[in-house]
Amino acid sequence: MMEDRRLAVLRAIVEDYVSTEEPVGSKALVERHQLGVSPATVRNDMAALEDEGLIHQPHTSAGRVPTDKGYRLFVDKLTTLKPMSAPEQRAIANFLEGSVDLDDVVQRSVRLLAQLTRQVAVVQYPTLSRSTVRHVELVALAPTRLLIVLILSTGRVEQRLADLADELDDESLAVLRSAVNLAITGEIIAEAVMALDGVPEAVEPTVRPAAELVCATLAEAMSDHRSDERILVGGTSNLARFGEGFDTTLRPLLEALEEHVVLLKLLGETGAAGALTVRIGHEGPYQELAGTSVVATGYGPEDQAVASLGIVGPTRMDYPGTMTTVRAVARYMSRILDEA
Amino acid sequence: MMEDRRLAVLRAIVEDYVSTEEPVGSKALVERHQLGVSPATVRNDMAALEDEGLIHQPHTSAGRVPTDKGYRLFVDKLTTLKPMSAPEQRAIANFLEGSVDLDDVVQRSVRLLAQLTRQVAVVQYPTLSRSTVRHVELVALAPTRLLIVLILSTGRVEQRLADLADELDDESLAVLRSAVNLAITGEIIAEAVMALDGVPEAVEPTVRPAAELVCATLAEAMSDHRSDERILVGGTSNLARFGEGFDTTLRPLLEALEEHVVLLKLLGETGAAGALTVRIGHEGPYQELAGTSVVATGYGPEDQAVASLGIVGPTRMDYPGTMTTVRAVARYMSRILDEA
DNA sequence: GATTGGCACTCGAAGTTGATGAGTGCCAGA
DNA sequence: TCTGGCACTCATCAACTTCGAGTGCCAATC
Repeated sequence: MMEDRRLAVLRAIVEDYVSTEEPVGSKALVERHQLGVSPATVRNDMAALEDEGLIHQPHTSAGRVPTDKGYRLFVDKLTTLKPMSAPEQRAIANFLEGSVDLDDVVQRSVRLLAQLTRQVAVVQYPTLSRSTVRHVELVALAPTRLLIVLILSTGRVEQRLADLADELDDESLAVLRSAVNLAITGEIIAEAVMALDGVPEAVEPTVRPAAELVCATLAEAMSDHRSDERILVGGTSNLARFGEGFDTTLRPLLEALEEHVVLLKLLGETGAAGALTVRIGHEGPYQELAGTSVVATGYGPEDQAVASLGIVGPTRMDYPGTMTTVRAVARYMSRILDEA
Repeated sequence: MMEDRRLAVLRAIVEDYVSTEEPVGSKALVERHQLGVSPATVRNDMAALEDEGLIHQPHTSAGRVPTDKGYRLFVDKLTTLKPMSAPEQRAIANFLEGSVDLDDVVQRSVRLLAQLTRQVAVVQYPTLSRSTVRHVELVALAPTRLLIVLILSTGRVEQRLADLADELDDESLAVLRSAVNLAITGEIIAEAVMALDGVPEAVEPTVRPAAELVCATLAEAMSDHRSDERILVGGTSNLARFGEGFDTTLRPLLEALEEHVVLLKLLGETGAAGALTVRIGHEGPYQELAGTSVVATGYGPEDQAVASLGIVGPTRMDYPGTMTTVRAVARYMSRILDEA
């Protein structure tokens, strides 16, 4: 009973602080919410909440502000995700529907996410490692120069150049092409890499050197982690709403946003598709990101979570709304990838 | 004679203001530069410069600050571009040398440009319209589903899906493939689009519907202006050095950086490769970019300027240094593209 | 035992004042 | 044409004050 009210007070503090951006005092609280008790009572509750480390006062005679721990409790216990309204859902669907290729889907998603949440949006390209090989194409650009094109199920295309030691006639090229495709088309990346090993031995000795080069190049392309690191960031201008605290907050954040590696780590903590991950304030190893939270989730065809997307924003953010939006966009993206 | 000294004063004001970020007064000026005259004389010169609208004082009893017009004069008349030092040149060469594909080149260039100039760097991907077709590949993903891959001389790869009305056997596919490649391989985009018109008529009637679809898709991909709009932005964290003036300066700038269209317009004003374009302050139509300057130039294989790159920074910037760097990076990028 | 009203207290925010000094414009003399 | 001198302006900064929101605690009340 009394405990319930305390949580109600915490919730009220979080909500008020998020919307007003100012420390909230006991008086303002009872005025804005129907708590049915007097300011003095609320003060007692606040004192208790402060003892538990859930809220904090910046200085002696100011209102209270939620701590990271307070937000955590709020997110874990006090947040219910309402489904989005039908018009909103339709807006998302419409916006993503028109996409033509993978780049386009990712670009649109970032914009959408940034606009809806008014935060910085981050979308990771579908990871290589969990997709399958759709096709490999070999093109002779010159007698000893080969263009290798690797097409993946996610719509991603990787290309590599290879310089052969000897000339390769068209027929041998066709043989090699079909050998490679036979071996790995349809395979998941991890298995395709292994399947490539057998290819050189399966072709005639004359083609073998070329086959070895092609397979090595392909294997390298498939295990190349750089390609796993592709990420798109958008809505940076929403950072302007961060208020002041420029050098202390914004600069490291901008740097982190450019350091895609850090972003990937953040997104990487995501679990299965459908599960929302929320990192609040200094939770996690990145002290330069204190003061910011990350809301992320996985997405992918058939909910396989081949990649992640999410937003980065100030700790003081509208968690329920943001979480709902992130989840919704991830779902629609997964659906789009399903169709492709 | 007197005119010469005035220009020397202007140059000194620009240089001092750029390095100190503070309005510069007559006394400080004679101390830091060997002008050989007294502060009083400098004051007279300053008054004259102010009458000409080249400098400006924020408030009575403060030092002077160059106006946009002042910077313009400085850049046009008082700037000499020194070649870069050998170690710097080598650093650039080394950094760009290791690139493997087009994406990589562009990414490295942005980083390099941002680091060297400590400004926000912008690099446009090589434009479709001035590159040539290297190869077209057709892949049957399913009996009626065709993946069309368009490979351009700049290393760019465009892909499209096409759903056929009827099944297409392998042989017809091969015929179509070679017909298309015969028609447009090696052609410049603009001509390739036209050359495609004749292809459907050149093949057997049975293949014609498929040919029409493929050609239409290719033509669309080649004239798709969205692909011309690809741009990479980097070094946003350098914005932190903008000092204050947050909401008035930074927000619109961040927005502009996301509005790639605006950036493209800015870069688009670039002339031939090798010619540096400098837009200062409110020059040009973008009033939201008052307070910022753009230094850009074209680049491309054989100095054909297939695209542009440059930096965006505060009006108060080190123009000579920045211009030198931008030009150097553009040259090295052109060279890399030449080799590929 | 929980709740409430009252009251003294704290302390940041905002405004006021005055000293400081960098910088100016102008003028008379070299 | 340049220079030194002088009176004047005005932003900046520090010290000081006022103001008020908000607190903690306590005795009274339900």
